[in-house]
Amino acid sequence: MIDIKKLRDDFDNTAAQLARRGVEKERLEKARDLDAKRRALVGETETLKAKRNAASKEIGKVAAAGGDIAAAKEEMRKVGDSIAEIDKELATVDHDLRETLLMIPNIPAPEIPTGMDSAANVVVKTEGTWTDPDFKIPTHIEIGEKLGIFDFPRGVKLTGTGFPIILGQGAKLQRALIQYMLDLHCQKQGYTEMLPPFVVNSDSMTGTGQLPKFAEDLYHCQIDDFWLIPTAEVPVTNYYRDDILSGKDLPIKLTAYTPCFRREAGSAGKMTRGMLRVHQFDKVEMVNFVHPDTSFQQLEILREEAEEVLKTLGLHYRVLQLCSGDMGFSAAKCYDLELWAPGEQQWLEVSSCSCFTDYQARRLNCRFKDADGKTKLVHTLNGSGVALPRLMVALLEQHLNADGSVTIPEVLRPYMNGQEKLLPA
RNA sequence: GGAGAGAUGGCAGAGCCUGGUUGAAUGCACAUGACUCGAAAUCAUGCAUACCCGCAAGGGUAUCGGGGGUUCGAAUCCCUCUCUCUCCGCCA
Repeated sequence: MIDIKKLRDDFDNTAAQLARRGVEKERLEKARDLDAKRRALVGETETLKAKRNAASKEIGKVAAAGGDIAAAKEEMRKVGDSIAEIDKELATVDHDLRETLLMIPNIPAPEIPTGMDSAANVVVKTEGTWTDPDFKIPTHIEIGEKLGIFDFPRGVKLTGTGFPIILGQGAKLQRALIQYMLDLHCQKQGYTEMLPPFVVNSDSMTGTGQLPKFAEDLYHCQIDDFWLIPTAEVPVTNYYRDDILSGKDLPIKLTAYTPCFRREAGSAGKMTRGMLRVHQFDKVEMVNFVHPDTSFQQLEILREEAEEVLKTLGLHYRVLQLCSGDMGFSAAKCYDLELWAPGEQQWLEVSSCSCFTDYQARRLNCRFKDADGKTKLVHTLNGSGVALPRLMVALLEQHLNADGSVTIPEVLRPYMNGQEKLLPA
């Protein structure tokens, strides 16, 4: 949620920045006007309440002294009725204002390129080079078939489409990747590992913004009103919901491995084959709670931390800076990391590193005590570090050998009992 | 799942029966000052959050788990929901 004061005190400038994301001015004006109306009503009702409080005190005294209080009571009853009326209107305005504010995305950082879709994204850098080998690289589906590590049909039997089964040395490789990434983040990058619940309540989903807008994309357990997490961001970020952190503890860096569950209703299309887009997948996530002064600096660090994973696995990747219109709703600035998949002949997004400034923290009500003793909103960041299925795809395709085997990156071998290659079955 | 008890400020813990001067005793913790070479101890003072008005000083409103009700007035009475604890049942 953006700061209403930005609309109150700096409307034109804020509107101009948000226009870059396609936010119509009318919506902002609506929020601004509702805010003005709200404050007017608050003034009215509070004045009346002050009057009633004073009178009630007086009535108490008069009654104790045995005086006549009938007239005063009657008058205050009328005041009470007025208060009730105003409060009712106020509740409506409050609700409308909140709804309107929740529909307004974060203000993009000034350096973000302007654009409405991915066409305006900017390639910041490309790491490594790629030269096709002298044999044809099939898709990960075929590679996986030869290695005997994927079973899509039986995934359909067990659950449905989009729930692949990973087997044998492939399952082991995935486990190795998870462990390697967690160890990298915790041992070299200062993260604390967390193993959170994979199922959360509605408050948590609302705290990170999945609800109410994206309920359709989530799996819901109706009996308990619990939700399956679409990303570890949800439990990890909500860990500090409604909390006041100590300023000297910042930055707080948490990382978690979790499965992620995404219904993504109506997402059928080009990415649906194989592992590229699935309803359940594994991911290692990084979440930072930082001092507002350092958030954009921390974003660069976070991006490097995610890159480190790809780099040490010897993978060819590129970094995109997302344009104003292609960023997630809550982000002020965002980088995507994309791996080259030579079999698919496309770049695959495996990580998204975002700085949310205070946008998410406001909704989350996550604050900290600054050095001056004041309570302020923290800034939050998160980044995938990284998502597993597409990482597997790129790894299989980039490290494929002519004989159908796949070379296991050296950093993973300690987690694979020294195994150097995935071998065809 | 069944039965019972409970939810009060950073923590502990009064108040609730008998509604008003209780934003809430007391203790601890914390901050500042005094004493001290320094510390401990002791003493003094301060110490919730959010919102609204105001340049400020300051004023106002709300908050005693959430929501609703009764009343001129609710931490206190009524209804309801949630959660926690204890015992029983089930269980990896």
